[in-house]
Amino acid sequence: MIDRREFRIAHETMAAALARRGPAWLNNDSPWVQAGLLDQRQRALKSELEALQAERNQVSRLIGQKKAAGEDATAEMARMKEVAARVRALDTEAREAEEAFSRALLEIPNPPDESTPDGVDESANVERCRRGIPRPDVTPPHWEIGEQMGILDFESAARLAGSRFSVLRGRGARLERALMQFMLNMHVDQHGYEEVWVPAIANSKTLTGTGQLPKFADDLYRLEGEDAYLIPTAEVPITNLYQDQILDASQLPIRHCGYTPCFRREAGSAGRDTRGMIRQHQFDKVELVWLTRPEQALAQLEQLLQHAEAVLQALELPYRVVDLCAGDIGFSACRTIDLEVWLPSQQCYREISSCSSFAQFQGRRAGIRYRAEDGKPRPVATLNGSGLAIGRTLVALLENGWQEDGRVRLPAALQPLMNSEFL
RNA sequence: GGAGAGAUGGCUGAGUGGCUGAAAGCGCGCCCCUGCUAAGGGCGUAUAGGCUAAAACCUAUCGAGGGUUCGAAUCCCUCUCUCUCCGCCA
Repeated sequence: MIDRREFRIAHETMAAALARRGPAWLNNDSPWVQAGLLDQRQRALKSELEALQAERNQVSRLIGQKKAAGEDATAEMARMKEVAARVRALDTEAREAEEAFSRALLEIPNPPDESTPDGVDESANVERCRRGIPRPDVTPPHWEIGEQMGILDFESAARLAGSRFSVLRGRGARLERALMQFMLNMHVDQHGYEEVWVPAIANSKTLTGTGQLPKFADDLYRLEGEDAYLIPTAEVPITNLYQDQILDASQLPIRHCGYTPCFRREAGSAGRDTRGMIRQHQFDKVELVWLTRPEQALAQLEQLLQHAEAVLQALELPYRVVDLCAGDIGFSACRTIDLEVWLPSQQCYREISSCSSFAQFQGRRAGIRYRAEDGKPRPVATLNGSGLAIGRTLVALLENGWQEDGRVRLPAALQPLMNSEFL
């Protein structure tokens, strides 16, 4: 959520930043323009209401004093009865105006950071660098490799749950588990994160805190009859661990890693990546989350990125680093850097981690604040990134480790956990 | 699922209709005293919004929502959550 005060005071600056996401964000029917109108109305009504309340409070106190002194106060009481009625009516109106304004504010995305490259779609993303050397040949797709080995079973998954689910068997199931273990160990032992284990279900307030609601309800699985959703990413519960808290500045940065399953309806992506386990309704992910001071957020995003890269490096997977442009970053982010892993069957790089700074956008929405040196609470900045998406990592390992003899060679780092040189 | 108890500021915890945004304590900040340490004293210290150059000031907030009243932390209703006991259960 953008800052209300800044919305008024730095209106033009913010509008210019927002426009970099695409001109539609400033249309007449956009939340941006609507919020401007609703703010004026909301403030006018509130001022009127507050003046009336001030009068009521003052006279009510007087009535109390008169009664205590044994004096007659019936005239004041009669007058206040009218005022009370007007207060009630105005209060309803002002409250509705305030709620309308708040709703509009919640639909305005985070203005991109200055450092985010210009551009309206992914074609304008900036490749920063490539690491590792992609194998020169084209391999079979992972689903063929996996089905041949008997470790991937999409037929059973479809019967159990539908399309876009997977069943792992034997060594495949073990690899999924080994990856989870490997990634978490690395972030805890080498990168100093505190591991957390959190619910995979969250309520609407929590999902609003990190920005999935109200705008992206269609992407979420909702539990029938309850205010509860399956989480689309561990970012949601982990960030909200501190919802509505005022942290001490000395606690920052707070850095957590955690594994959760993730659930996405993939409502808008029918027909894309329909085969295999690239795009699933349920997938596993290890997530990295930081809560930090706003002025340090961007520098620390680079550290977080390195922690995610370290996993790819340890797994000997070729990848590239891509700086997303203003039109391609997510709703809540102001800066995003993706890691894309080489998939030799598709001869291209595919996203395997997305590392973002949200500046104070989520901190403000979720009520996560810290007490700054001046003693005033300020929203914390939040960062998060995948470290990594486990299913896609498994895919990359299958394809990059595949050999002509049908076996899949495992990177040295995984061999102890898998108790074998090959899958 | 049934019965009971509870929810107050960063924390503990008073407070059953009128200067209570809230006693007291802890914590924290500044100052004083004490030639170390310990102890002691004074003052300050919630959040959000509005209006301000900044204050002053005004408004709201005692789990959430609604009601009674001139006036609600305090009375009534609904809901949520926590705890205890019972039931069920990995």
